[in-house]
Amino acid sequence: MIRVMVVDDQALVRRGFALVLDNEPDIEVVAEAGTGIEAINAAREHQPDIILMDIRMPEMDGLEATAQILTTNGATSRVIILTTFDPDEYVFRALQAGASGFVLKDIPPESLVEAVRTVGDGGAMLAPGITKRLISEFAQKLGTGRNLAERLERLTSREREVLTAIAAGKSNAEIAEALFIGPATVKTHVSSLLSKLGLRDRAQAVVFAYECGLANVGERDVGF
Amino acid sequence: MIRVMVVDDQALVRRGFALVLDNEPDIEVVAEAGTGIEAINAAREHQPDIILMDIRMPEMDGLEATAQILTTNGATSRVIILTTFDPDEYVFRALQAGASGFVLKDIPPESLVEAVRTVGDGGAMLAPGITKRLISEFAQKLGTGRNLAERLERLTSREREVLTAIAAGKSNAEIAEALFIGPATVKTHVSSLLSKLGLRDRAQAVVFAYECGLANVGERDVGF
DNA sequence: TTTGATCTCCCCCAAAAGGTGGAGATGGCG
DNA sequence: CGCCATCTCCACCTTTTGGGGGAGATCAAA
Repeated sequence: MIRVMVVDDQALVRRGFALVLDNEPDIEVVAEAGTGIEAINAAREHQPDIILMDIRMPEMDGLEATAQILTTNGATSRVIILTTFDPDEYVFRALQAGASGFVLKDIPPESLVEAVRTVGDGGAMLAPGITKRLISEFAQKLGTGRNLAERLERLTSREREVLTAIAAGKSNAEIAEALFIGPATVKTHVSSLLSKLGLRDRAQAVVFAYECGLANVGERDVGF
Repeated sequence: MIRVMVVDDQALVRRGFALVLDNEPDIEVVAEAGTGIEAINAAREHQPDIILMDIRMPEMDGLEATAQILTTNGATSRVIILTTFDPDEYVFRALQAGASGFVLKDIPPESLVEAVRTVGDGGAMLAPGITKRLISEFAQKLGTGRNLAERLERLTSREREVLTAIAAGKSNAEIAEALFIGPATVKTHVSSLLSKLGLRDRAQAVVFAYECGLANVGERDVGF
Protein backbone atom coordinates (compact mmCIF):
# COMPACT_ATOMS: atom_id res chain seq x y z
CA MET A 1 0.00 0.00 0.00
CA ILE A 2 1.45 3.33 -1.09
CA ARG A 3 0.65 6.10 1.38
CA VAL A 4 0.21 9.44 -0.35
CA MET A 5 -0.15 13.06 0.73
CA VAL A 6 -1.64 15.66 -1.59
CA VAL A 7 -0.53 19.29 -1.27
CA ASP A 8 -2.36 22.00 -3.19
CA ASP A 9 -3.86 25.30 -2.15
CA GLN A 10 -6.98 24.70 -4.21
CA ALA A 11 -9.20 22.36 -2.23
CA LEU A 12 -11.06 21.24 -5.31
CA VAL A 13 -7.94 20.21 -7.18
CA ARG A 14 -6.69 18.51 -4.04
CA ARG A 15 -9.84 16.48 -3.62
CA GLY A 16 -9.83 15.55 -7.28
CA PHE A 17 -6.36 14.07 -7.11
CA ALA A 18 -7.14 12.41 -3.82
CA LEU A 19 -10.23 10.74 -5.22
CA VAL A 20 -8.43 9.48 -8.29
CA LEU A 21 -5.66 7.99 -6.19
CA ASP A 22 -7.88 6.56 -3.46
CA ASN A 23 -9.74 4.74 -6.17
CA GLU A 24 -6.69 2.59 -6.74
CA PRO A 25 -6.51 -0.52 -4.58
CA ASP A 26 -2.81 -0.13 -3.77
CA ILE A 27 -2.84 3.60 -3.06
CA GLU A 28 -4.11 5.37 0.02
CA VAL A 29 -4.30 9.12 0.55
CA VAL A 30 -3.37 9.64 4.18
CA ALA A 31 -3.13 13.42 4.35
CA GLU A 32 -3.83 16.67 2.55
CA ALA A 33 -2.34 20.12 2.94
CA GLY A 34 -3.10 23.54 1.51
CA THR A 35 0.13 25.41 2.19
CA GLY A 36 3.82 24.68 2.40
CA ILE A 37 3.81 25.05 6.17
CA GLU A 38 0.92 22.65 6.53
CA ALA A 39 2.70 20.26 4.21
CA ILE A 40 5.81 20.20 6.39
CA ASN A 41 3.84 19.51 9.55
CA ALA A 42 1.61 16.93 7.91
CA ALA A 43 4.64 15.19 6.41
CA ARG A 44 6.25 14.91 9.82
CA GLU A 45 3.05 13.56 11.32
CA HIS A 46 1.95 11.09 8.68
CA GLN A 47 5.26 10.12 7.06
CA PRO A 48 3.71 9.48 3.65
CA ASP A 49 5.58 7.48 1.02
CA ILE A 50 4.75 9.93 -1.72
CA ILE A 51 3.96 13.64 -1.60
CA LEU A 52 2.19 15.22 -4.53
CA MET A 53 3.25 18.84 -4.30
CA ASP A 54 1.90 21.88 -6.06
CA ILE A 55 4.39 24.68 -6.64
CA ARG A 56 2.31 27.83 -6.43
CA MET A 57 0.98 28.12 -2.91
CA PRO A 58 0.52 30.86 -0.31
CA GLU A 59 2.83 31.18 2.71
CA MET A 60 5.50 28.88 1.36
CA ASP A 61 5.85 27.56 -2.17
CA GLY A 62 6.10 23.88 -2.97
CA LEU A 63 9.77 23.92 -3.84
CA GLU A 64 10.79 25.44 -0.54
CA ALA A 65 8.53 23.01 1.30
CA THR A 66 10.02 20.12 -0.66
CA ALA A 67 13.53 21.13 0.27
CA GLN A 68 12.55 21.47 3.93
CA ILE A 69 10.80 18.13 4.08
CA LEU A 70 13.56 16.23 2.32
CA THR A 71 16.38 17.67 4.38
CA THR A 72 15.05 18.13 7.90
CA ASN A 73 12.79 15.14 8.02
CA GLY A 74 13.97 11.56 8.27
CA ALA A 75 13.60 11.84 4.51
CA THR A 76 11.51 8.73 4.02
CA SER A 77 9.12 10.54 1.72
CA ARG A 78 9.58 11.08 -1.99
CA VAL A 79 8.15 14.11 -3.72
CA ILE A 80 6.41 14.48 -7.07
CA ILE A 81 6.01 18.07 -8.19
CA LEU A 82 2.65 18.79 -9.80
CA THR A 83 2.36 22.02 -11.69
CA THR A 84 -0.05 23.64 -14.09
CA PHE A 85 2.23 24.08 -17.03
CA ASP A 86 5.37 25.62 -18.45
CA PRO A 87 7.80 24.28 -15.91
CA ASP A 88 10.86 25.88 -17.45
CA GLU A 89 11.92 27.97 -14.55
CA TYR A 90 11.00 25.57 -11.80
CA VAL A 91 12.22 22.22 -12.97
CA PHE A 92 15.86 22.70 -12.07
CA ARG A 93 15.08 24.10 -8.67
CA ALA A 94 12.74 21.17 -8.13
CA LEU A 95 15.37 18.59 -9.00
CA GLN A 96 17.82 20.45 -6.84
CA ALA A 97 15.37 20.37 -3.98
CA GLY A 98 15.31 16.60 -4.34
CA ALA A 99 12.05 15.96 -6.16
CA SER A 100 11.68 12.49 -7.69
CA GLY A 101 9.08 13.52 -10.19
CA PHE A 102 7.86 16.51 -12.12
CA VAL A 103 4.57 16.14 -13.96
CA LEU A 104 2.00 18.50 -15.39
CA LYS A 105 -1.53 18.66 -14.04
CA ASP A 106 -3.05 18.08 -17.46
CA ILE A 107 -1.86 14.50 -17.67
CA PRO A 108 -4.49 11.77 -17.79
CA PRO A 109 -5.38 10.25 -14.41
CA GLU A 110 -3.85 6.90 -15.22
CA SER A 111 -0.53 8.62 -15.85
CA LEU A 112 -0.67 10.24 -12.45
CA VAL A 113 -1.33 6.86 -10.90
CA GLU A 114 1.54 5.43 -12.88
CA ALA A 115 3.82 8.21 -11.70
CA VAL A 116 2.93 7.50 -8.08
CA ARG A 117 3.62 3.80 -8.50
CA THR A 118 6.88 4.43 -10.36
CA VAL A 119 8.21 6.79 -7.73
CA GLY A 120 6.90 4.49 -5.02
CA ASP A 121 9.07 1.76 -6.52
CA GLY A 122 12.12 3.95 -6.23
CA GLY A 123 12.06 5.28 -9.76
CA ALA A 124 11.52 8.76 -11.08
CA MET A 125 9.00 10.23 -13.44
CA LEU A 126 9.26 13.39 -15.47
CA ALA A 127 6.94 14.89 -18.03
CA PRO A 128 8.15 13.85 -21.50
CA GLY A 129 9.12 17.36 -22.49
CA ILE A 130 11.16 17.76 -19.34
CA THR A 131 12.89 14.46 -19.87
CA LYS A 132 13.80 15.69 -23.29
CA ARG A 133 15.29 18.90 -22.02
CA LEU A 134 17.19 17.10 -19.32
CA ILE A 135 18.59 14.74 -21.90
CA SER A 136 19.64 17.49 -24.24
CA GLU A 137 21.28 19.43 -21.43
CA PHE A 138 23.10 16.30 -20.47
CA ALA A 139 24.03 15.29 -23.97
CA GLN A 140 25.42 18.76 -24.51
CA LYS A 141 27.64 18.47 -21.47
CA LEU A 142 28.84 15.05 -22.58
CA GLY A 143 28.97 15.86 -26.24
CA THR A 144 31.39 18.73 -26.09
CA GLY A 145 34.03 16.30 -24.93
CA ARG A 146 34.09 14.61 -28.32
CA ASN A 147 36.59 16.51 -30.40
CA LEU A 148 38.40 17.80 -27.35
CA ALA A 149 38.99 14.29 -26.10
CA GLU A 150 40.77 13.61 -29.36
CA ARG A 151 43.20 16.40 -28.65
CA LEU A 152 43.67 14.79 -25.26
CA GLU A 153 44.90 11.61 -26.88
CA ARG A 154 47.93 13.40 -28.23
CA LEU A 155 49.25 13.69 -24.71
CA THR A 156 51.40 11.06 -23.07
CA SER A 157 49.93 9.42 -19.99
CA ARG A 158 52.26 11.38 -17.76
CA GLU A 159 51.16 14.63 -19.34
CA ARG A 160 47.55 13.68 -18.76
CA GLU A 161 48.37 13.07 -15.11
CA VAL A 162 49.93 16.50 -14.87
CA LEU A 163 46.96 18.08 -16.61
CA THR A 164 44.63 16.42 -14.15
CA ALA A 165 46.66 17.83 -11.30
CA ILE A 166 46.57 21.29 -12.87
CA ALA A 167 42.80 20.96 -13.12
CA ALA A 168 42.78 20.25 -9.41
CA GLY A 169 44.30 23.66 -8.81
CA LYS A 170 47.76 22.37 -7.90
CA SER A 171 50.89 24.44 -8.38
CA ASN A 172 53.93 22.98 -10.12
CA ALA A 173 55.58 22.35 -6.77
CA GLU A 174 52.53 20.50 -5.48
CA ILE A 175 52.32 18.43 -8.62
CA ALA A 176 55.97 17.50 -8.26
CA GLU A 177 55.33 16.32 -4.72
CA ALA A 178 52.21 14.41 -5.72
CA LEU A 179 53.89 12.59 -8.59
CA PHE A 180 57.24 12.06 -6.82
CA ILE A 181 59.22 13.92 -9.45
CA GLY A 182 61.25 17.12 -9.47
CA PRO A 183 59.73 20.55 -10.08
CA ALA A 184 61.80 20.92 -13.21
CA THR A 185 60.21 17.81 -14.64
CA VAL A 186 56.77 19.14 -13.93
CA LYS A 187 57.61 22.31 -15.81
CA THR A 188 58.72 20.22 -18.75
CA HIS A 189 55.45 18.32 -18.78
CA VAL A 190 53.42 21.48 -18.39
CA SER A 191 55.20 23.21 -21.25
CA SER A 192 54.79 20.16 -23.38
CA LEU A 193 51.09 19.67 -22.78
CA LEU A 194 50.30 23.35 -23.21
CA SER A 195 52.08 23.29 -26.51
CA LYS A 196 50.40 20.10 -27.67
CA LEU A 197 46.94 21.35 -26.76
CA GLY A 198 47.50 24.83 -28.12
CA LEU A 199 46.95 26.46 -24.77
CA ARG A 200 48.72 29.42 -23.27
CA ASP A 201 48.73 28.91 -19.53
CA ARG A 202 47.46 26.63 -16.78
CA ALA A 203 44.25 28.58 -16.39
CA GLN A 204 43.32 27.68 -19.95
CA ALA A 205 44.41 24.13 -19.19
CA VAL A 206 41.87 24.01 -16.36
CA VAL A 207 39.15 25.21 -18.71
CA PHE A 208 40.19 22.58 -21.22
CA ALA A 209 40.12 19.83 -18.61
CA TYR A 210 36.57 20.72 -17.62
CA GLU A 211 35.33 21.13 -21.16
CA CYS A 212 36.67 17.80 -22.32
CA GLY A 213 35.53 15.86 -19.31
CA LEU A 214 38.94 15.20 -17.77
CA ALA A 215 37.69 17.11 -14.74
CA ASN A 216 34.05 17.20 -13.75
CA VAL A 217 31.96 19.47 -11.62
CA GLY A 218 31.12 17.86 -8.33
CA GLU A 219 34.15 15.60 -8.24
CA ARG A 220 36.16 18.06 -6.27
CA ASP A 221 36.05 19.67 -2.88
CA VAL A 222 36.90 23.29 -3.40
CA GLY A 223 38.64 23.40 -0.10
CA PHE A 224 41.99 24.52 -1.48
CA MET B 1 0.48 7.72 -38.43
CA ILE B 2 3.82 7.06 -36.74
CA ARG B 3 6.22 5.19 -38.99
CA VAL B 4 8.50 2.89 -37.01
CA MET B 5 11.56 0.81 -37.75
CA VAL B 6 12.60 -2.06 -35.48
CA VAL B 7 16.27 -2.99 -35.21
CA ASP B 8 17.29 -6.15 -33.37
CA ASP B 9 19.52 -9.04 -34.32
CA GLN B 10 17.07 -11.59 -32.94
CA ALA B 11 14.35 -12.01 -35.53
CA LEU B 12 11.90 -13.34 -32.97
CA VAL B 13 12.24 -10.32 -30.70
CA ARG B 14 12.03 -8.04 -33.71
CA ARG B 15 8.82 -9.64 -34.91
CA GLY B 16 7.35 -9.50 -31.42
CA PHE B 17 7.85 -5.77 -31.12
CA ALA B 18 6.68 -5.22 -34.65
CA LEU B 19 3.46 -7.11 -34.03
CA VAL B 20 2.72 -5.23 -30.83
CA LEU B 21 3.23 -1.90 -32.56
CA ASP B 22 1.43 -2.76 -35.77
CA ASN B 23 -1.55 -3.67 -33.67
CA GLU B 24 -1.96 -0.02 -32.78
CA PRO B 25 -4.07 1.98 -35.20
CA ASP B 26 -1.75 5.00 -35.29
CA ILE B 27 1.52 3.09 -35.59
CA GLU B 28 2.97 1.39 -38.64
CA VAL B 29 6.13 -0.67 -38.76
CA VAL B 30 7.73 0.22 -42.08
CA ALA B 31 11.08 -1.53 -41.79
CA GLU B 32 13.13 -4.01 -39.82
CA ALA B 33 16.86 -4.51 -39.56
CA GLY B 34 19.08 -7.09 -37.96
CA THR B 35 22.41 -5.28 -37.83
CA GLY B 36 23.67 -1.74 -37.43
CA ILE B 37 24.69 -1.59 -41.06
CA GLU B 38 21.28 -2.73 -42.21
CA ALA B 39 19.73 -0.17 -39.89
CA ILE B 40 21.65 2.68 -41.45
CA ASN B 41 20.68 1.70 -44.96
CA ALA B 42 17.06 1.01 -44.06
CA ALA B 43 16.83 4.34 -42.21
CA ARG B 44 18.06 6.18 -45.28
CA GLU B 45 15.61 4.34 -47.48
CA HIS B 46 12.46 4.44 -45.37
CA GLN B 47 12.98 7.59 -43.28
CA PRO B 48 11.02 6.25 -40.30
CA ASP B 49 9.79 8.61 -37.60
CA ILE B 50 10.92 6.34 -34.80
CA ILE B 51 13.68 3.75 -34.67
CA LEU B 52 13.59 1.12 -31.95
CA MET B 53 17.22 0.16 -31.60
CA ASP B 54 18.78 -2.76 -29.80
CA ILE B 55 22.28 -2.20 -28.48
CA ARG B 56 23.94 -5.58 -28.72
CA MET B 57 24.18 -6.51 -32.37
CA PRO B 58 26.75 -8.06 -34.69
CA GLU B 59 28.74 -5.97 -37.20
CA MET B 60 27.89 -2.62 -35.64
CA ASP B 61 26.28 -2.00 -32.29
CA GLY B 62 23.14 0.06 -31.85
CA LEU B 63 24.85 3.06 -30.31
CA GLU B 64 27.26 3.45 -33.18
CA ALA B 65 24.42 2.98 -35.65
CA THR B 66 22.36 5.57 -33.78
CA ALA B 67 25.14 8.10 -33.93
CA GLN B 68 25.64 7.46 -37.65
CA ILE B 69 21.97 7.76 -38.48
CA LEU B 70 21.41 10.91 -36.46
CA THR B 71 24.44 12.73 -37.80
CA THR B 72 24.83 11.72 -41.42
CA ASN B 73 21.19 11.42 -42.28
CA GLY B 74 18.80 14.30 -42.66
CA ALA B 75 18.16 13.46 -39.01
CA THR B 76 14.40 13.27 -39.28
CA SER B 77 14.28 10.05 -37.29
CA ARG B 78 14.26 9.78 -33.53
CA VAL B 79 15.78 6.80 -31.77
CA ILE B 80 14.59 4.81 -28.78
CA ILE B 81 17.21 2.48 -27.39
CA LEU B 82 15.84 -0.89 -26.34
CA THR B 83 18.08 -3.03 -24.22
CA THR B 84 17.80 -6.15 -22.15
CA PHE B 85 18.75 -4.75 -18.78
CA ASP B 86 21.36 -3.04 -16.65
CA PRO B 87 21.89 -0.02 -18.85
CA ASP B 88 24.53 1.52 -16.61
CA GLU B 89 27.36 1.62 -19.04
CA TYR B 90 25.37 2.40 -22.14
CA VAL B 91 22.93 5.08 -21.13
CA PHE B 92 25.34 8.00 -21.30
CA ARG B 93 26.76 6.92 -24.62
CA ALA B 94 23.21 6.54 -25.88
CA LEU B 95 22.20 10.05 -24.85
CA GLN B 96 25.42 11.34 -26.31
CA ALA B 97 24.63 9.60 -29.57
CA GLY B 98 21.35 11.49 -29.59
CA ALA B 99 18.83 8.89 -28.50
CA SER B 100 15.46 10.25 -27.42
CA GLY B 101 14.54 7.26 -25.33
CA PHE B 102 16.08 4.46 -23.36
CA VAL B 103 13.77 1.69 -22.21
CA LEU B 104 14.23 -1.87 -21.04
CA LYS B 105 12.87 -4.81 -22.97
CA ASP B 106 10.99 -6.14 -19.98
CA ILE B 107 8.50 -3.28 -19.93
CA PRO B 108 4.84 -4.11 -20.59
CA PRO B 109 3.75 -3.73 -24.24
CA GLU B 110 1.55 -0.75 -23.53
CA SER B 111 4.53 1.10 -22.10
CA LEU B 112 6.47 0.49 -25.28
CA VAL B 113 3.56 1.86 -27.28
CA GLU B 114 3.41 4.84 -24.98
CA ALA B 115 7.13 5.43 -25.40
CA VAL B 116 6.77 5.41 -29.18
CA ARG B 117 3.91 7.89 -29.04
CA THR B 118 5.72 10.14 -26.57
CA VAL B 119 8.87 10.29 -28.64
CA GLY B 120 6.79 10.66 -31.78
CA ASP B 121 5.28 13.76 -30.22
CA GLY B 122 8.70 15.24 -29.70
CA GLY B 123 9.13 14.15 -26.11
CA ALA B 124 11.57 11.74 -24.54
CA MET B 125 11.10 8.58 -22.55
CA LEU B 126 13.51 6.93 -20.18
CA ALA B 127 13.13 3.91 -17.95
CA PRO B 128 12.23 5.12 -14.45
CA GLY B 129 15.49 4.00 -12.93
CA ILE B 130 17.44 5.84 -15.59
CA THR B 131 15.43 8.98 -15.11
CA LYS B 132 16.28 8.75 -11.47
CA ARG B 133 19.98 8.47 -12.11
CA LEU B 134 19.90 11.31 -14.58
CA ILE B 135 18.14 13.46 -12.05
CA SER B 136 20.57 12.67 -9.30
CA GLU B 137 23.54 13.33 -11.56
CA PHE B 138 21.97 16.60 -12.49
CA ALA B 139 21.00 17.57 -8.99
CA GLN B 140 24.55 16.87 -7.92
CA LYS B 141 25.94 19.19 -10.54
CA LEU B 142 23.49 21.87 -9.56
CA GLY B 143 23.73 21.19 -5.86
CA THR B 144 27.45 21.64 -5.48
CA GLY B 145 27.02 25.23 -6.44
CA ARG B 146 25.04 25.95 -3.29
CA ASN B 147 27.58 26.75 -0.62
CA LEU B 148 30.10 27.91 -3.17
CA ALA B 149 27.64 30.36 -4.62
CA GLU B 150 27.46 31.92 -1.19
CA ARG B 151 31.17 32.60 -1.27
CA LEU B 152 30.54 34.15 -4.65
CA GLU B 153 28.21 36.69 -3.15
CA ARG B 154 31.04 38.20 -1.16
CA LEU B 155 32.51 39.48 -4.40
CA THR B 156 31.59 42.81 -5.92
CA SER B 157 29.95 42.71 -9.31
CA ARG B 158 33.14 43.88 -10.95
CA GLU B 159 35.10 41.13 -9.30
CA ARG B 160 32.59 38.60 -10.53
CA GLU B 161 33.04 39.93 -14.05
CA VAL B 162 36.78 39.50 -13.73
CA LEU B 163 36.35 36.01 -12.34
CA THR B 164 34.16 35.09 -15.28
CA ALA B 165 36.83 36.36 -17.64
CA ILE B 166 39.48 34.37 -15.81
CA ALA B 167 37.29 31.30 -16.18
CA ALA B 168 37.25 31.97 -19.90
CA GLY B 169 41.01 31.57 -19.94
CA LYS B 170 41.79 35.24 -20.40
CA SER B 171 45.05 36.81 -19.24
CA ASN B 172 45.04 40.00 -17.21
CA ALA B 173 45.88 42.03 -20.29
CA GLU B 174 42.97 40.50 -22.21
CA ILE B 175 40.60 41.10 -19.33
CA ALA B 176 41.70 44.72 -19.21
CA GLU B 177 40.93 45.11 -22.88
CA ALA B 178 37.60 43.34 -22.58
CA LEU B 179 36.43 45.46 -19.64
CA PHE B 180 37.91 48.73 -20.90
CA ILE B 181 40.07 49.24 -17.84
CA GLY B 182 43.79 49.33 -17.23
CA PRO B 183 45.84 46.20 -16.56
CA ALA B 184 46.70 47.53 -13.13
CA THR B 185 43.03 47.63 -12.22
CA VAL B 186 42.57 44.08 -13.35
CA LYS B 187 45.39 43.03 -11.09
CA THR B 188 43.71 44.76 -8.20
CA HIS B 189 40.46 42.95 -8.84
CA VAL B 190 42.19 39.62 -9.29
CA SER B 191 44.11 39.96 -6.05
CA SER B 192 40.98 40.98 -4.28
CA LEU B 193 38.80 38.15 -5.49
CA LEU B 194 41.47 35.55 -4.90
CA SER B 195 41.81 36.78 -1.36
CA LYS B 196 38.06 36.89 -0.75
CA LEU B 197 37.54 33.39 -2.09
CA GLY B 198 40.55 31.94 -0.34
CA LEU B 199 42.20 30.93 -3.60
CA ARG B 200 45.85 31.06 -4.50
CA ASP B 201 46.00 31.65 -8.23
CA ARG B 202 43.85 32.01 -11.31
CA ALA B 203 43.96 28.30 -12.06
CA GLN B 204 42.17 27.65 -8.79
CA ALA B 205 39.82 30.47 -9.68
CA VAL B 206 38.88 28.64 -12.86
CA VAL B 207 38.16 25.50 -10.88
CA PHE B 208 36.06 27.51 -8.47
CA ALA B 209 34.10 29.11 -11.29
CA TYR B 210 33.22 25.73 -12.74
CA GLU B 211 32.39 24.15 -9.41
CA CYS B 212 30.06 26.92 -8.35
CA GLY B 213 28.32 27.21 -11.69
CA LEU B 214 29.70 30.59 -12.70
CA ALA B 215 31.19 28.80 -15.69
CA ASN B 216 29.59 25.76 -17.26
CA VAL B 217 30.81 22.99 -19.48
CA GLY B 218 29.53 23.44 -22.99
CA GLU B 219 29.18 27.17 -22.82
CA ARG B 220 32.58 27.77 -24.21
CA ASP B 221 34.43 27.14 -27.44
CA VAL B 222 37.84 25.95 -26.47
CA GLY B 223 39.36 27.62 -29.44
CA PHE B 224 41.75 29.79 -27.46
C1' DT C 1 28.96 65.56 6.51
C1' DT C 2 31.38 61.68 7.39
C1' DT C 3 31.93 57.08 6.62
C1' DG C 4 32.34 52.98 3.95
C1' DA C 5 32.34 50.51 -0.26
C1' DT C 6 33.65 50.34 -4.87
C1' DC C 7 36.24 51.29 -8.94
C1' DT C 8 40.04 53.10 -10.85
C1' DC C 9 45.13 53.37 -11.26
C1' DC C 10 50.10 53.71 -9.66
C1' DC C 11 54.59 51.97 -7.58
C1' DC C 12 57.83 48.24 -6.23
C1' DC C 13 58.98 43.57 -5.58
C1' DA C 14 59.12 38.52 -5.18
C1' DA C 15 57.42 34.34 -6.74
C1' DA C 16 55.58 31.53 -10.16
C1' DA C 17 55.07 30.30 -14.69
C1' DG C 18 56.45 29.44 -19.33
C1' DG C 19 59.97 29.05 -23.37
C1' DT C 20 64.33 27.31 -25.18
C1' DG C 21 67.76 24.18 -25.48
C1' DG C 22 70.30 20.40 -23.80
C1' DA C 23 71.07 15.85 -21.68
C1' DG C 24 70.97 11.13 -19.55
C1' DA C 25 68.10 6.88 -18.84
C1' DT C 26 64.74 3.68 -20.15
C1' DG C 27 62.24 0.67 -23.10
C1' DG C 28 59.94 -0.70 -27.27
C1' DC C 29 60.22 -1.60 -32.20
C1' DG C 30 61.89 -2.45 -36.71
C1' DC D 1 71.75 -2.82 -33.19
C1' DG D 2 70.06 1.97 -33.97
C1' DC D 3 65.90 4.82 -33.74
C1' DC D 4 62.29 6.98 -31.39
C1' DA D 5 59.23 8.12 -27.72
C1' DT D 6 59.00 8.97 -23.08
C1' DC D 7 60.40 10.38 -18.57
C1' DT D 8 63.53 12.57 -15.98
C1' DC D 9 66.24 16.74 -14.85
C1' DC D 10 69.18 21.07 -15.60
C1' DA D 11 70.31 26.15 -16.71
C1' DC D 12 68.99 30.55 -18.45
C1' DC D 13 65.82 33.80 -19.65
C1' DT D 14 61.42 36.63 -20.16
C1' DT D 15 56.79 37.28 -19.02
C1' DT D 16 53.05 36.87 -16.00
C1' DT D 17 51.23 36.74 -11.82
C1' DG D 18 50.17 38.02 -7.15
C1' DG D 19 51.08 40.79 -2.75
C1' DG D 20 51.64 45.12 -0.38
C1' DG D 21 51.18 49.16 -0.03
C1' DG D 22 48.97 54.04 -1.51
C1' DA D 23 45.74 57.30 -3.75
C1' DG D 24 41.95 59.81 -6.14
C1' DA D 25 36.97 59.68 -7.61
C1' DT D 26 32.29 58.39 -7.03
C1' DC D 27 28.21 57.20 -4.68
C1' DA D 28 25.12 55.66 -1.20
C1' DA D 29 24.09 55.24 3.41
C1' DA D 30 24.46 56.57 8.21
